[in-house]
Amino acid sequence: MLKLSLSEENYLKTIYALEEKGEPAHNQTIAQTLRNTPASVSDMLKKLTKKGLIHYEPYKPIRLTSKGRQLALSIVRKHRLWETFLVKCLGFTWEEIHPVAEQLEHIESELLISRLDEYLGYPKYDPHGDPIPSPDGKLQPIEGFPLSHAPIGVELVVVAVKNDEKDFLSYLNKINLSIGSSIVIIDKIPFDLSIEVDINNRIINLSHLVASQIIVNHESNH
Amino acid sequence: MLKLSLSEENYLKTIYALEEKGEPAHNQTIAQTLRNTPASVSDMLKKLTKKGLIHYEPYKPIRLTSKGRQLALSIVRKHRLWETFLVKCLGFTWEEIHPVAEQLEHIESELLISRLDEYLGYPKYDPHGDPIPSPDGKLQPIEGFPLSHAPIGVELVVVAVKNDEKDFLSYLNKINLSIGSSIVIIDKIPFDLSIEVDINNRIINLSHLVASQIIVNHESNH
DNA sequence: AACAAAATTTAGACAAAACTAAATTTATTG
DNA sequence: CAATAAATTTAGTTTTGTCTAAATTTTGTT
Repeated sequence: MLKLSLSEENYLKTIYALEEKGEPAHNQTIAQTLRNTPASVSDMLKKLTKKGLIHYEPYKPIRLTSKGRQLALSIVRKHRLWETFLVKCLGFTWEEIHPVAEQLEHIESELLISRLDEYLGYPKYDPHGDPIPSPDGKLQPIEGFPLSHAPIGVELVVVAVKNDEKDFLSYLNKINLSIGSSIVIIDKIPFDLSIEVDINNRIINLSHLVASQIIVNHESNH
Repeated sequence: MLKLSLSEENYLKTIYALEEKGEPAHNQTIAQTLRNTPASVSDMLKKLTKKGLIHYEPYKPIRLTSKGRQLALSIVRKHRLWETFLVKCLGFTWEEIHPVAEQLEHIESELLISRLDEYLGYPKYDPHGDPIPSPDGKLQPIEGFPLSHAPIGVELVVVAVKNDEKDFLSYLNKINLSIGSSIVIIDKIPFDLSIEVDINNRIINLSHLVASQIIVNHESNH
């Protein structure tokens, strides 16, 4: 299988991540994510096009080819397995895993990843609740909806968080919320769309911004 | 602490490894080990000298400065901890670990390494029996001597192997010899310096070359 | 539809790490 | 102690991935 450079892998991953978020991938968007200049991105897009990894017509959103998506998914798989390892085995917290997983995802060894997967017990979801692609690139989509859209008075379980910024994650830590936590919405404040919730018998107020990034499900569907 | 490029790390590691083996580190030796040309090595040696990591006068052996040695030891520490992880946790065999550990040793995260060390139970030796440097660069030297120099008829234990070539290690696998194996020398053949040994109640003949790379100790010293 | 604003590309440079080929320095040895 | 062999360096390229500044293309607005 095609061997990619570290940079090429990071570009593919970025394009995949934008695609996953539903944001169209443009030169500029990629440049911002990778903290590169648009000129550099332009060069790399040409290269990835020539290698058959993306479809690219200037000013239109960039799309991965199936080959490109396959490679992107294998990087995502490695990233999420390593994140799981860091949390489950080495006791890393949510905020600590990203910079390390970002490095580990580029290690090249089929054997390593299949053994790691086995060692971790073939996890389906990573510590953020994101699905871990299978070796052939299949994803088990998250079943759930944003806490901001959940009904009042129903027992809910946190299944994922849709943001991995450090500040967001340490806030969740602070309020003692993690994957698997039970939540009940006590009240909704129409003025700012914030919600009052019960987490571990503590009542707190969550802004709409926060609530919209927490994905929950009915406990029963578990 | 000084941040090194992947190449710089590999050069330091190579110089350290030669030093450890007692072979003087010359331009050529390094070039061979890293499969680079002497011209490339020459450039890099200049760079490492300027960074204060090596002492270098052309045509004389290259020596690490204490700063250089410290950095080399931290890479060796990472390499050997990862090797231990691959074998103890992921069930890798001797021959499989090298290419992967070679990549993992460059991951940069103090936290990762200290957690990994803890997770593995603070091992003193890696799967080849080589000592794992402590965080401050101390080594617990191997206690033992080459099997080629051991006496006849005494119960011995394999404590290390001084060669990590694939062919050597798979030969050891084949004859069912690993760290911790018991060995008794039955006879020595003066003609070719080979020895007849008992490993797990099987008698086989080991060449001098092989016997000289297997480090053993008296079981009692354990 | 024209034109300003925004997005993208092109052109030209640079740094890192490698290379080849030629020049130079050191070592060896007859 | 020359002269040859071996080791090392220098000079000049190459590749990869980045950059800045300038040019160009597209988009959106009036």
